[in-house]
Amino acid sequence: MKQPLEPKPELKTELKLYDSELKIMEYLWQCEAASQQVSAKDIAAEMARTVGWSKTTTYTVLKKCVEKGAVARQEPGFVCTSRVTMEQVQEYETRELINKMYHGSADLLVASLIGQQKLSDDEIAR
Amino acid sequence: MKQPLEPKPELKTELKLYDSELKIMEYLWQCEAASQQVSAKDIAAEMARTVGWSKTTTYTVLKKCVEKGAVARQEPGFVCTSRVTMEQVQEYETRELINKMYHGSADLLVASLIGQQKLSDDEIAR
DNA sequence: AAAACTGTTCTATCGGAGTAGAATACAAAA
DNA sequence: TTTTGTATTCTACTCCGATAGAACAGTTTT
Repeated sequence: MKQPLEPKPELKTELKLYDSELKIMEYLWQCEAASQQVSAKDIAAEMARTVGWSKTTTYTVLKKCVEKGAVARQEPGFVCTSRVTMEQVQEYETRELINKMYHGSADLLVASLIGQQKLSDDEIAR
Repeated sequence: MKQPLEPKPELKTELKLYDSELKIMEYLWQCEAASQQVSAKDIAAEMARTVGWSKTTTYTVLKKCVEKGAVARQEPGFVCTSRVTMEQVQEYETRELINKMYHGSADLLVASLIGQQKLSDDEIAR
């Protein structure tokens, strides 16, 4: 059965976030972790402070995030809520790296990390 | 301004390779692993076959690789030799991912991989 | 030597990410 | 209700990676 009316855009698992979008998401996740509500205005202020963006830049990028389904916009006040978790994006990016640089093998990535001695003894121990 | 003359470009450890450049490097590494000598012409032929590039595209990208110091050009015949190893590039890209997505902590990356069950039991065992 | 072919370089187009100024809508103050 | 100020959108510009056509050079063939 097909639904006549369009529900909220379902969030894609394959969600490519650009660097600029990621900056916004990072702040958003951070606020959510602290249970703080965030509006577009707040984000614009933060981005102006931390990365020197003009407020219109923030709004432009934020709009893309909403269109992509990475952020939900709630009225009134343009309150923002993330629709993807940091973990999801981390996993996506990691998968991309593995595909691009390690022929799809996570094992090879880990082998490289070990070779690089990038892991703490603690982590290796596990 | 820069020095009047620049000796052979020293190879940078922080070497950003674009996707197009990576395609060439990948083939180059593959040939080198099989101890095969490769010329620009060979690469152009391979890129035409596998990714449909026009030969001029290959030459343009290859030129960038040489300028960046990722590839050494030997005459006669425009014979190509890699000046960065696949491992170096893998490590660079991995470091970038860790910085961008895991706040610089390789441990967090591994934790994510484990959470994702992307590792074979074999690999986890080590 | 001229013609024909192929390897190589020069120059240019296109699309997309990043960025922001101008314009507009909307709320608050007068 | 007009004015003023701020939140939001519209439109546009710039830079750069990706791609390749046209021009050029070097060799081989006639």
